[in-house]
Amino acid sequence: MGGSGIWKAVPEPLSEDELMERALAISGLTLGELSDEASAVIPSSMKGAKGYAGKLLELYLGATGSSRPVCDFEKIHVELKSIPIGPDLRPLESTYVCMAHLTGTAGLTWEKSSVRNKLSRVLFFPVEGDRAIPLGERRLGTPFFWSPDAGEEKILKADWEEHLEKISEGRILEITAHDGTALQIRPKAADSTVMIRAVGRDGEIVMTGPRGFYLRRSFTEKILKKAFMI
DNA sequence: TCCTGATCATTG
DNA sequence: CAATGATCAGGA
Repeated sequence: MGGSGIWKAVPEPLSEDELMERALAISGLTLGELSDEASAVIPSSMKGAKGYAGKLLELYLGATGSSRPVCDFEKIHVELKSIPIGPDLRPLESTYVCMAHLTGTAGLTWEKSSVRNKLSRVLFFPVEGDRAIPLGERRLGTPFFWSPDAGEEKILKADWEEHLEKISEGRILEITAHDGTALQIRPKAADSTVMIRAVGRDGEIVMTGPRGFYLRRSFTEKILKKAFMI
């Protein structure tokens, strides 16, 4: 990331209005221009710079969550998600939500889940993600707040409950990215050698790769369409 | 073309 | 190590 460190002083926003004001102020800038404001060095490409746009936005907007499993803006309970979009304004990638616990899931409900907690209030920040555009030339789109409406929450809850049932019954190895209408479970690790504990078919502990919850591209595409009425 | 499974960088 | 920020790349 580089940089002079001046952004370390950016205070956490205390209201959604304050956060939106800051976000709108940088809408339309390129990642390079935003980077310049902190004397940061923009990577020459996204290669080896996955997550760069997200981290840059976190810094500029005063996010506090860091790498802890909490919302980016704790005081106002808002999660920040940068979302790469193509020329047609469609998302180019799925959206990571959080890790999936593979043990100790008994008694966990949707209402108390990390997925619902994180998705209850999101500031989506579209960013040009076309790989043909150099990272520093990609423009920030128009940010918008989102909370799942009744229909969206129903779908998310159903997906989550289906996944959790399999996990708690020791059927984690049966879950693939094909499962889930809007919310899927996929590997989330540095590489496929990383192993964590999970519950096996007979309740025993088995080792498998870490998994994360992701929002399907088709789901976030609908969110974007609604937000921009397109 | 699209999606799934794999992977990259960083931090507490 | 486990969580964050995600995107990459090959096969369906």
